Amino acid sequence: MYNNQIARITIIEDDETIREGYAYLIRNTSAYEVVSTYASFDLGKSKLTADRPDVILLDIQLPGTSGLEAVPQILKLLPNSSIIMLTVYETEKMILDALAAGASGYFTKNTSSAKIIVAIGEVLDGGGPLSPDVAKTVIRSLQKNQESPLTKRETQILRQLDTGKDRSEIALELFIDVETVKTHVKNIYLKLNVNSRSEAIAFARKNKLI
Amino acid sequence: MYNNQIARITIIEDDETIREGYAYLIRNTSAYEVVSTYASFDLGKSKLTADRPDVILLDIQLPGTSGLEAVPQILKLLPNSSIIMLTVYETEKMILDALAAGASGYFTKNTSSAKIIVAIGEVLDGGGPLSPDVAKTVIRSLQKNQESPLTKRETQILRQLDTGKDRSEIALELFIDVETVKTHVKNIYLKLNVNSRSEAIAFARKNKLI
DNA sequence: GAAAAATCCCCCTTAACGGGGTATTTTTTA
DNA sequence: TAAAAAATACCCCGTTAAGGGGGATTTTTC
Repeated sequence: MYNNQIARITIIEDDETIREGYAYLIRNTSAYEVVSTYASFDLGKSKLTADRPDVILLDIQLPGTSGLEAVPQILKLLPNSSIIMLTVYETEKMILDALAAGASGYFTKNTSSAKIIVAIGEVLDGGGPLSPDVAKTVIRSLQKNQESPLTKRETQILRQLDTGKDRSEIALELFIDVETVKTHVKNIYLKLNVNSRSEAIAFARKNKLI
Repeated sequence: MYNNQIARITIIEDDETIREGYAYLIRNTSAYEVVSTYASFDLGKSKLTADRPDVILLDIQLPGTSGLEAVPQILKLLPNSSIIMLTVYETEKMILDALAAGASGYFTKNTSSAKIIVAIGEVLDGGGPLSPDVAKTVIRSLQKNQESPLTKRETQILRQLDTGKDRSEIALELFIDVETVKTHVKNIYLKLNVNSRSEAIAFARKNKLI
């Protein structure tokens, strides 16, 4: 794993007990070493480049710059490092935002120590560890509504509307007449109880019809 | 876990060796029992309701109805069951499609037996297990491009364009003048080298600017 | 203090949008 | 196999948003 080198870990977490807990845990693992711990991103910022961590355990709710805001900044400083978010929050938005920002993994703090150690190994191996509950949230965010009121064709057309295409573009794409597209769109509006593209798209996304 | 009941597992996999391998593996785990195994969805379809599996291990590449097409059908028959996809394919599209269709977990076939057993436990506990490589793919699909050519405001406006809103709606949303929106949109088009909303949206999605 | 970003204004033409109504052919399903 | 649902296509209409052109000012940021 990872070139036989001992992997360098940095921990950024404001709660001292938790921070030292993780540090202790990792120090007891021969494959990893803790190169630094910080109580906030702002405190560690200028030293991170010198620390050269391979993996950063990052808390989301930090004083000053939040963990979420820190992610892109860290990646700019250390493009080859991986970030694992560790937090008590597990709202869908928080999780998706963290991953969108560039975090490699996401664990809730109730995750057992052993799993954190495994997770560090997984990111070093190029994987993207997610705790089962987090993964569940991510998966749910991807899942489509099974009970759409729309027909297959209508769903297809709605998807095209969602890409910003106009009627004629959709017609070309689906090998049908522009008028047919128009009829479908009208029926979509009727079924979704809306009367514009933007409303239809907003409704469709909210209800995961597309 | 799961009410102290022995969890009922069904395996749908066309390769007999693999199928029996999993069956053997699970039969050796006291918490689970294999209630049925099928070489294809079409063969098992009519019996699934009687089998009442809690978890279905489902291969993607099946003869006849594919595993992907089978997911929504299975969920219709057994709304309380969970599906774990097991496959050699790990393309982003395949994974996202399977999860979108309603699968609870996704593992590549190189996953160790022990992890499959753990994964079954996780779905029974309401989690969504993903193997690290699959999770990585999912995470990557969520990640945004860190080097967008657009400014913050432009990105914000592009996101609004993506929802199908028109200029005046965006203006209202962002508390700025319609004309300002127009200017931003013009600059976005210039930077992305496009000249319509649909092109801008398509480009932005492809390059994960939004 | 210079550069970049964000704000706002006017003119113009084209064509896309959405609402109205009607009708035929496939496909599905009961 | 008959009825229902889905997919296809056409016409008329008025409104208005889109995109291209050009110019200008004020904030932010570095």
